[in-house]
Amino acid sequence: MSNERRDFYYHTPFLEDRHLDAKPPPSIHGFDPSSYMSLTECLHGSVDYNSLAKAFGLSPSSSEVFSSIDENSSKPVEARDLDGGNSTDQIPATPNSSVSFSSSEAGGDEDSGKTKKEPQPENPEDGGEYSNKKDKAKKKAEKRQKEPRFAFMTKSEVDHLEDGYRWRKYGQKAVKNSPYPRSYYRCTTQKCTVKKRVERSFQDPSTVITTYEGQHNHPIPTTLRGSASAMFSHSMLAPTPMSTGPISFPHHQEYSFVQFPAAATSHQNIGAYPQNVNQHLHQQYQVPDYGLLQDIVPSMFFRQEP
DNA sequence: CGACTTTGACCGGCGC
DNA sequence: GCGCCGGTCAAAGTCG
Repeated sequence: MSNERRDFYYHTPFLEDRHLDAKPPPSIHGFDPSSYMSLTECLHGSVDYNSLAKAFGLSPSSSEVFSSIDENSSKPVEARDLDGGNSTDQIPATPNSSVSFSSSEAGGDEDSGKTKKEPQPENPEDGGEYSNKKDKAKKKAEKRQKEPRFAFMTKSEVDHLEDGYRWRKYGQKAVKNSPYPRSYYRCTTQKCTVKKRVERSFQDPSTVITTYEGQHNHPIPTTLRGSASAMFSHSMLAPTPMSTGPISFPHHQEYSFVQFPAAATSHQNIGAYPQNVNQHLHQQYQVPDYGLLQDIVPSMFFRQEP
């Protein structure tokens, strides 16, 4: 039980032929502003995942949420665990009309291959073996630590989407049953242990699966001057020359963005949830014009004309 | 020269 | 025990 793991998988449905004035997808219709919260909160564990699902108009136990996952990625996060093993393979997939969440709180099987070969020949007289064991135990304990995980799918030509944070790639692996590799990134900020994995669905090569793990313990760094929200406002309000902001997007997509509540982007509330999770979510959703929501989200709906 | 990417090797977990 | 696999390390390479 300590390894309880809950993965939310955001499978953002794809716009393809949707338009701003088109009716939102059914799940969006179910969007309940009262359950609106930032993904930051989610990653901080202050929001239960059912609520998160609800916020996206999904029944928390809805198989729809996950059905598309297996359909669209070779091996997405273990979304099936969300509903206590609710089977996912029996549900007809509707990959274009569902939002799939995936988020995990337990690193149990994560970080499997670690405890690297540390040559560390130093201090052999300082209880080398002992400290080694100690080290292992320590790392084992660390391994058990819950790491919030958040994954989503994005339709994009670029694998590594800008999210305001700075990442260093530390690995790349071929994905089994997929021609596309999986890339591993780590937040470059010191003492920040947030990682992210990026892979492309081989079943839908236009889909990028991004998995965030951990929580940022720092503001959005450097290059992004000013507050994150300000940055987003600017870059989103003036999307046209792609170079105007630190965030660049592929040109071929339609976008509609929502700026999450200020709390979500204030420096007092910094989570792993990357700023552009919003973007991802909404660059594929046409978010309806909810009056209530607008109260919460003053500036929303940005669209880049093709 | 520092920051970042690439890439082969390594390690631990897991299934057989 | 063995092999496969996912994840990570770290040296070498690249870039600005």
